Formats: sequence, C-alpha cells, structure tokens
Amino acid sequence: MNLIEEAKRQIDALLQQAYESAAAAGQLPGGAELNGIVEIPKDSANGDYAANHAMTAARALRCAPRKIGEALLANLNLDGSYFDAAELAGPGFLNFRLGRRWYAEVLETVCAEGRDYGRSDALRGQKIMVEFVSANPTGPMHMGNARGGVLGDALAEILSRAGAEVWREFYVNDAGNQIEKFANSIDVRYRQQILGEDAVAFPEDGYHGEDIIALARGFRAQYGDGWLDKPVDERHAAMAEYGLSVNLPKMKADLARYGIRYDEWFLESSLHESGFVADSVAQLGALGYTYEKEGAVWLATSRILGEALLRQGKTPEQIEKLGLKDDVLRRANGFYTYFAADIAYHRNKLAVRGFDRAINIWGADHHGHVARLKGAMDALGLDGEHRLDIVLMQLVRLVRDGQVVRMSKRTGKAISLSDLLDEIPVDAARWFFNAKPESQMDFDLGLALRQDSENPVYYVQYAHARICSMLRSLVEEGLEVPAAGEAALDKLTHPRELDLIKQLSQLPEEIRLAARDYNPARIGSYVLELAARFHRFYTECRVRGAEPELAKARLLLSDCTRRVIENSLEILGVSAPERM
RNA sequence: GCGCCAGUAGCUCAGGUGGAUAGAGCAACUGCCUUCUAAGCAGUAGGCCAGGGGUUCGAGUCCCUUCUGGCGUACCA
Repeated sequence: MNLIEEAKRQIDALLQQAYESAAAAGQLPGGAELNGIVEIPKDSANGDYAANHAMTAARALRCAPRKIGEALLANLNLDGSYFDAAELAGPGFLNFRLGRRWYAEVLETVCAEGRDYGRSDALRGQKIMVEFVSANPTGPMHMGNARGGVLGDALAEILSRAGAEVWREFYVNDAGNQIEKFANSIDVRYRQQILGEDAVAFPEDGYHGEDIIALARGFRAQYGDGWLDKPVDERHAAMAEYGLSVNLPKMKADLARYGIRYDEWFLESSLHESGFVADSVAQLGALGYTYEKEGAVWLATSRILGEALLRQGKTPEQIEKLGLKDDVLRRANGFYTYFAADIAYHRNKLAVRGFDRAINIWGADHHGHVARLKGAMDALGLDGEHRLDIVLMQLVRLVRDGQVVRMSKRTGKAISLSDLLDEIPVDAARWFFNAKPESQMDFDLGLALRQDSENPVYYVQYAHARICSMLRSLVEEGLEVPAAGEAALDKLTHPRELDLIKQLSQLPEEIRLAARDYNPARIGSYVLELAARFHRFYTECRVRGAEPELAKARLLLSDCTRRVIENSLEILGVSAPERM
C-alpha cells in the first residue's frame, strides 16, 4: 500500500470539496477546475505536504492566490482525514500537517506486509523483459558489463516489486563474425602449440588474450592433435563450440557471484537455425521496406526514420541534415548481419513471446543502434517507439594512479569482472555501480581497493546491524518487539520518530518512481536517508529506560526500520548483515 | 560536420510533471562514549548549479546559444 499517494489523493479531494463549498457560498467564482500538485516540502516547517492549488488557480479565477487560499481554508473539512491541520503560507501554498492516524497506519502497514512491504500493483498485468549484460561470449567480461549487470538486475527487481511480471534475459551472441574470429583465434593458438610459435602467424584482428591460449590448450588436452588435418570449417565449428562451453559457464558463475541470475540465456544461433532471421528479413521485404543493391539486401532505414521524424514535426531540411543511412540486412556473401539477427530477436520478444515491453540495458557506444532498431520494429507493426525501451549506460572508465586504463578484450590486459570481485566486496561493487545510468563514471581502482568506511554502503549496513544488536540486547532483558496492535503507537511524537516514520512510508513510492524512470539509484539514495534518520532517532530516542508503553512503541518502530532497510538492500542485491 | 549523454561544495554524487532559504556522504575543523554497536550523533566551514540569453508570479529544473568532457556516425558486433 502506497500511503504517500494515498495522502496526496486525499488532499486533492479535500481541496476539490473545499472549492465547491466556497463556490456554492459565493466566496469564489464557480465553474472552474482546480488543478494543482501536492508535494512533500524539503523543509518540514512548511508542512508535511504542500499543495499549490491556490496559486495555479489564480489566473482562471482572476483572484489573488492568497485570497483563494483563504477561501479554500475556510471551507476545508479535515474530519476523518489523515491530517490534523492546514495553513496558508508563503505566496499561497496550502500546507498540511499529518495526524496520529497516518503515522500509526504506516507502521501497521510495514508490519502487516513484512518482506512484501514496498511492493505495489502499479504495473500489474504488464509482462516486461529486461535484457542486460549480453556480453560477447568470446572473452572475459569487463567493467562495463559489471555496471550493466548491477543496473539490469536492480531494475528488473524494481519493476517486479512495482507489480510487473518480469523476465531476465541474457542474449548470447553465439553466431556471426566475432564467433568466427573467436574460433580462428583458438585455431591459430592450437596450431602454434603443435607446430611451434613461428609456424602460424597470429591474425591482426584476432583475440590476443591469454584466455584464448588457455582455450586452445584445453581443446588440445581434450581432443588431441588430430584436428590439425580436419577441414577448416569443421575445425572452427568444433573450436567455437568448445570455447563457448568453457566461457558461458564461467560467465554464469561470475554473474552468480554478483547475485545475478537469469530466467533465460537466449542463443542468437537459435534464431538463425530456425530460419526466423531469414523470415524476419522476408517479412520486412513483403512490407516493402527492403531492396537489393550490389548483391546485398538493405533495409530502407532512412525512409522509415525519415517518415517517423516528419510525423513528429521535423522539417525535411532538418531530416536531410541528419544524413540518415540505410542498413545492410544480408551481406553480398549471403550471411545475415548482426542487425538482421537483432531485428529477429526483438521481433521474437514482442511478437512471438508476447512481452508488452522489452527493456535493454546497453552501453552508450551502441546508441547509434537505438533509432534503427525501434524503426525496424515500427516497420514490422510492433510499435517499437513505445514497446522497446533502451537504457543507455555510459561506459565505466577505469582509472589507476590518475591514468585511464583502457579496457579492450583484444589487448588482453583489461581488468575483468571476476578480477574486480576478487579485489572488492560484492556489496561495495553492487552499491557503487548502482549509479544513474547516464552519468559517466570513473572507477578509481586505488580507491576501490582501499574500501573502508568511505563507502556509504557501510553506513546503511551499520544502521541495520545496529538495530539487530539493539533488539538482541533488549530481548535478553525481556523486552520483546510487540505486535502492531499491541503497541501504543500514539506515544510516538518525538520529531526524530516522526521523521523516521515518514521515511518508512516512502518506500513504495520510491519503487514506483524508480520503475517509472528506470533509475535504481533512487533506492540507494532512499535507503541512505533512511539510515541517517534511524541514526538520529537512535541517538535522541532511547528504548532502554523509556517508560514501558513508549519503549514498546520504539521497539516496534526500530523493527519496522530494520525491515525496510532489509527490503531496500535486497532490491539492490546488497546484504543486510546482523552484526558488523 | 551531424547526432546522443553529461557538466551542481576540494572529491563522489542527490535534487518527482518548474515552487518557499540548492542538499547528503567523504575529506577539513570543534564538541559528544560509566547508559541499547562512536562504522554513530551534533556543530563550523565550504556554491556565480560550466558561461550567456530567453519563457513567468517563480528556473539547478523548460527553450535557444557558446564552451568543456565522453561516445557514436561499418556489407563489425
């Protein structure tokens, strides 16, 4: 249950009633619509909730904001509402003060919903796929994948708690050029190991990493030297298969260390084998969106996107300036491009498997791909504009001693995701990467290795451990956490207590907003503030030594806080330790 | 060239569809442990929200423009 929305709705309704009464009494002009926003002021001196209805109505009513406010106030009836008082302030804000009933209801809700507190049905009925990481299986995952994994997993969790039916997927690029390059690289290393380093030159565009040498060694250990004489095609197929059979479980294990699991690892090759890629290209052709040129099949991307932009009100000159280009779907050599497979894949998501929405977490270096893919979905009649959402995440830059460390799989020198997890705790990594996707990020290795109390994750975890410790110690003295019905919740009147309860009430709303904005970082900021409010409460409001009724109520409040911290951290994949 | 993302305290960042005096954490300085965990709390200091125009009762937030940084603009994936 979202008590924030509930309270806002109530204020809006109260003001509508007040306006009608005022209009009926002739105190305000009638017939106008009263619109306004209810928000939580930064400074609680301005009330717990503030409405700007009197200001926004000024023009329509041809009346000064404060005068409207006075009339509304005079006709406001707070009986039976969450609110104790309302007042007119500043340029015309109507500020509302919450009453006991609301605070009690927050704690009762947390107790009743427990592990499920924070969940809502804001997105009920929506079937959403979140596809994330989808790193090339040709080598170890890097820092960008680490960030994508954290963001994707947290976003999926948030959408799920906002009520959606969520599916987590990893798209395995086990077909196409890079797999051929992968197989060839293993093959060359294999032959070098048998025939000698100088017998075979390593290709310029091959994968130079140590891991390829290890794969070749592993292949040789398992299958011997006999593959030297087999045809190249067969050899490469076997080596690609072997390489993937080693790399994929490794990727799964690395992501599992992060606490990340998928509902499905979807193979690109399956789309080729089933003929769905060819079918999708043919479908686009039947709809008149493809043409042949120089032996290749092209998608008329410039036409599709140009028409869409025209509909959005762009001028032909502006569109011309963009220099839109068409894309190859099937190369002159008969092979389908990655783009063609990607179209088939997203058609599969939306049309075959029936997801209402497909969300992809991509590195910002793929942003040129976004409009084209959406356009292709539009062309297929799948409404890519609304059903396909791409979260572009700026790449992580690795910095060591003030120097940027390049992370390229080909140099073989990149710091991999598993290296990272060897060096810093999973909790810190998950917290750290849970930043706003579109902000660039420098990951300072020196700083990361020196993880201490500088990381805010410890501040939050400490609050949790502190509550657990407090509860343990009080239980030993015979003070148990009461049930919500047994506690005198109206004893909680201290400002630190009320501040804490207000923050507790905010979780469902934060999840709703994080789901709306695709921004898991909100949850981190939220729980940090929650921890801060608890620490302040802890310092000023002692349980031990308080009179029994109050002590019980404070115990309940502490236990509710512990629960909400735990729920919040669970969304982020960060542990909530009971001792530190 | 064109396009996408960003620029807020010394550092890392928060800042719902425009709202009241721009906030945290870290770092610095000053206090607070015989009492439920001091990995904490309270306080001090730190700002031309990159610059310049505009929109309005009101702009960190919206529009235009300049600058800075990252990325993209393949019959690669």
